[in-house]
Amino acid sequence: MSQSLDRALTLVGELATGPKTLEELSGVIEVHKSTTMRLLRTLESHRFVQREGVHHYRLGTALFDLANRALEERDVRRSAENALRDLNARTGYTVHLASYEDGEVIYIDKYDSTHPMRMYSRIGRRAPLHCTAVAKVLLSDLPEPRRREVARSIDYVPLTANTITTPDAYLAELDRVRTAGYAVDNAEHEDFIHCVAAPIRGARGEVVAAVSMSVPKVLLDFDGLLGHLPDLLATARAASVECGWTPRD
Amino acid sequence: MSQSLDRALTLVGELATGPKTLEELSGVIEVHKSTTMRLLRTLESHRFVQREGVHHYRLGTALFDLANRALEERDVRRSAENALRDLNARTGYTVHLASYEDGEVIYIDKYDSTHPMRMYSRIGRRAPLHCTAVAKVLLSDLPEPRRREVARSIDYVPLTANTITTPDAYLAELDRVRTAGYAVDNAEHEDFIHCVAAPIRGARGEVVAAVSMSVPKVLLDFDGLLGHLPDLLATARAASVECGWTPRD
DNA sequence: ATAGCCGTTGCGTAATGCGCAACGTTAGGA
DNA sequence: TCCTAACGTTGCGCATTACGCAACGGCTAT
Repeated sequence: MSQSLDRALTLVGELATGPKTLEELSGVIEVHKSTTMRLLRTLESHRFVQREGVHHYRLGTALFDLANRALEERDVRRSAENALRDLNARTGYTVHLASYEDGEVIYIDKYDSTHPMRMYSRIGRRAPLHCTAVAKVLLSDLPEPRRREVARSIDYVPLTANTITTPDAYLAELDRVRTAGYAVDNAEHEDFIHCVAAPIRGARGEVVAAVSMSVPKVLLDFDGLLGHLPDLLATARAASVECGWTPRD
Repeated sequence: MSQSLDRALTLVGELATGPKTLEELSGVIEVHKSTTMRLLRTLESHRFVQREGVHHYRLGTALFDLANRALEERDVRRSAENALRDLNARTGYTVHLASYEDGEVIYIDKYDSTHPMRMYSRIGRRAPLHCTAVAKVLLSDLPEPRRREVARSIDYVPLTANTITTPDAYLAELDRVRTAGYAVDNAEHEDFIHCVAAPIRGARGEVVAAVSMSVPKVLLDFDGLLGHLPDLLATARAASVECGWTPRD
């Protein structure tokens, strides 16, 4: 492992929380400010960070560039785009696209609610595994042993009264999701929001991504949310077709 | 400058063009593969890159996360600052930055004319909707029904001989602005001043602010003002890039 | 005018990251 | 089934590289 690189990447991560001064950053990686400056200079030359005023550094524009190019590489996103936008336009609710990579569930696309009340989320963010509908959908497709393994390794932080808090309950939930063909998050992540999610499948029937709809409870009760299931499933189906999946009757 | 960091960032840039193997990457930075591997390992531990299969590396999910967080951090004012200051320095004319918030057009930044004759304005001031170039730019991006609504609600106080005084004329003007990509105020607000304005766009192409240049007629006739259009558009473009907008084609 | 706070620079040192070469591991063909 | 080749991986010893130090410089505020 490269020490200076490690430090530099830590700096970048730190700058994601907002602009910082040279000395603040030195404190974070615990080195002399001259060392920090050398790292920042190199980062700056690659446009990973840029100066803001005289005393502050912030993230640079190379990141937008890289992130966009990386996102285009993942073609689920492009393939699902139309179906997701339509769903968002029809219902007006927040629509998310997530995928499972390297043991993590990541939001790779998002269509904001047109209602005044929005939920906070962000592309690139990691979704907690035990209390989101998208994670349930994505994990339910893993082979049995791997599922057990993951279920055991989760830190079941209880976020609401409904949060699942044991591996056994979680595994049972995954089984339910697998057979039902969709997952819910009944206010398990945040008290005032519930979600439904469905799998998007690829050419070999494997789950390549999950699409979810998130709705504030004040706008729609749980039954109302489930009422949108046919629409969600149709959306997931359309997106799956775009990903090379062929429906078998 | 840090050598290893420099190499690592070069690797990241290279990976933006698509997944690569260890040896391909070694070729790019011209070092031994063991060296490349150490760098990749560190990048991987920060989720900047991830493995794809056994033989390939690609960009990791941290980049999405960082890029989106960076975008949230950025406010238009800071992002546009450099481009606007440059424009002001080059031309010597008054440059304004305005945004549309809560049904009002507000000046959020200003670079004063270096010429002895200045126009009066102030950051935080509301711009009249029917007779300023910035308002035309900002309103032209609203969805059709909303535009009609706003156009109807305006009080068309005639301030000069050129002031637009009817909703229909105003809506037609917005259409012109929308297709032209810039707006003018040909002495519609004050008899002795005319302006040009252009949109600053965000990551999704939406108009997040407007930049304008205001010039006393005694210093420059209308054709002379339009002669500055390329410069203004380039400024708006540069500011847009800082706001996360990516030029297409 | 002065003090204090940051960022900046040059330098000598040793820790760090480098290349090398030997070792695994996987895949494909005889 | 075994052999070979191609690629990733590991340990090691050397010197390049990045580190901390301390002095300098610019800015601001009092």
